[in-house]
Amino acid sequence: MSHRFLNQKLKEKGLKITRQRKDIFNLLNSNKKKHMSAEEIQNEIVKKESNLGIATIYRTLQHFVDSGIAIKHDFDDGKSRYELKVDDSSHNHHHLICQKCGSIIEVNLDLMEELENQIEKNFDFEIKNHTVKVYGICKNCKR
Amino acid sequence: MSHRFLNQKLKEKGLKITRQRKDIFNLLNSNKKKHMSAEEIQNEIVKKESNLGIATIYRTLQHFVDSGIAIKHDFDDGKSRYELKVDDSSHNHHHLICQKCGSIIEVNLDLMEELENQIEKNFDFEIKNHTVKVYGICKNCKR
DNA sequence: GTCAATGCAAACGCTTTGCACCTTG
DNA sequence: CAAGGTGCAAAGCGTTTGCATTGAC
Repeated sequence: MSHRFLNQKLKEKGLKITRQRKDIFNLLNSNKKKHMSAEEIQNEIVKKESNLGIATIYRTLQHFVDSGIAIKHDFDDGKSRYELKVDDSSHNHHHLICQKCGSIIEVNLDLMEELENQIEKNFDFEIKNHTVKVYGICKNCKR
Repeated sequence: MSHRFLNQKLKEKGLKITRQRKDIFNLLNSNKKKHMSAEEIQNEIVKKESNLGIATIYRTLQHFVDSGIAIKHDFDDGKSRYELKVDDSSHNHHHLICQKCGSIIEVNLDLMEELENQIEKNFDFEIKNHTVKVYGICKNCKR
């Protein structure tokens, strides 16, 4: 995903393109599988690039979520985690959360069509998005 | 669900049966569809029963979750919400979250078997539980 | 040059913890 | 009566906000 994408999305919303926003975007872009917290983002950027206030990070991430650039996740560890949205479909991947080691495994199956159809039909509910979290014990921890 | 159930679950974990724990259980039991926050629980019990410290509520709810009596939910409004677990199956109901009015609609469909089978097979992951949140616009708000 | 964005520190809100006192079994 | 539970207040911690300064367009 190029920074052309970022520029376009920001312009659509009338937002300015700043060094800080590019840094955050680039970091998320090179850590696609990591679900980074605001604090982790700050640590990485301060280490590798330059200073970056935590308030700016929260404000930027909120903009990214509003603009459909990023997704905010809650994995029950007390802090929000963010990742870039890979495409514009409403079908996000799912996450397996290991209750022993805490690792997050991505699942690219969807298999939610039947459930979504039933929901739209039975509840007259217009689905925009969904999140699926599956808790259990991962391969490694089972041994 | 009777308080016999509560007593049994508490004893299994070596926990004492106190007025506060009974009050919280009874309140959740008579508000099965409400997903109450700690603060709401406190308000209701202080109004109807007697004094109850917020720290006791958090400690009790944690015990309830650990004992399989209750489920902790996060509906992205900044506070955790709790409801009694209806049975011992790992198949909880799903929740529809209206992005306009914030209302929570319960869905008693499951339809996750196919996805769970694929996950257990492809990822060698032992599933204990899952949560599904579907975001969108509810019937009323669509008008 | 104008208006939004940033950084800092303070404020916020939910949740947890320390500790003296109280209650259950 | 011993061990765990409670209530209060303080502390914790992630997140948000106010405000003066800086930077994008």
